[in-house]
Amino acid sequence: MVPIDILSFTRTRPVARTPKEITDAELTVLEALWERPRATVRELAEALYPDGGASQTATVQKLCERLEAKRCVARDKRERPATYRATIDRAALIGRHLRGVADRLCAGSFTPLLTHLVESGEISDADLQRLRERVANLDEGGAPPPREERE
Amino acid sequence: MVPIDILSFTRTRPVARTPKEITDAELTVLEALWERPRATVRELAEALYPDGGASQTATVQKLCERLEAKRCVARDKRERPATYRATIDRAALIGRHLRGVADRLCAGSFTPLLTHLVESGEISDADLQRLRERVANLDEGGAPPPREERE
DNA sequence: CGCATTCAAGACAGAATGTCTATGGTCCCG
DNA sequence: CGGGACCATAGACATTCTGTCTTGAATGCG
Repeated sequence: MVPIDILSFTRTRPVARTPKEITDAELTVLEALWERPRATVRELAEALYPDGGASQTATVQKLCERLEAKRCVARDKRERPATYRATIDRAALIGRHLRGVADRLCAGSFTPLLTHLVESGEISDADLQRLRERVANLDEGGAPPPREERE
Repeated sequence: MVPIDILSFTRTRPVARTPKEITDAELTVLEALWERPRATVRELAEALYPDGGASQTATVQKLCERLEAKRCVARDKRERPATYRATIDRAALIGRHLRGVADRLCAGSFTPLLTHLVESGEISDADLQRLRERVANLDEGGAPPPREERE
């Protein structure tokens, strides 16, 4: 609640609520959008709630609104009915989450995440092989590719 | 994802609330615990709320309880006052979050995360070098190191 | 115009979060 | 032994978040 002491104005509390990532229901909608270039709310609702009615459609509408606020989808109002399309793909969403973890736990650095993954023992030999090639390529390239979107 | 079932069970909603990771306030407490082998609630409260009083202490107490429920800390009741110690270190917590992201977005696979990190352009040359060595070692070893805790 | 569809706004219940109060237990010291 | 200091447990509380739904206005069409 952050009570504010008028005189001493301390503000030393752990209080910190971070913005909030994408929620489960939102992700479901987003995934449906990833499967098509664009879609109307109705189409999405029919896909997600096979035998849903008007209220389910409204639910999807609301989720789309919230996704738009989070810049995960864009709406084309010129179409009738309006269509939505994803503005972030799975890889970028992964990146967003990864950044969240890094910011929260590693002072923003990706390196500890990388270390953990490599040592997790959950990367297959084939993937390790690919990784090795990729790392090798990056090495000679020198300048890494530019960063993607990011908000 | 959840909805879409052929036999039209009632359960068709995106509804899916995942358990919930550690929260911000909890993380603050946990980080304070990481800085010492163990600590009493009072010590933690004094560290986190430099000029807090009894209610702040109670807040920390509650956060410790919730952390204990999430198996992030353990309490030694024999000590008077009881002491808490972290049962998960930063690396393990990172792992837990990483697993969460993988489960949510990559059907549980770590590989896409790894790919993203390597291609993010945010890994320093030095770290890349280390990575390359580590990858090389893992390769010849064959059997990966044992997995860490994981509940 | 009448109607169906679409959209916007908000209501709502239940859970999560950070915080606090109240109450009762323990222990020490005079 | 009694009082007080400290500690612990329970629960209350205000907010916010989440998934859902209702309502009523806007829009387009035959």
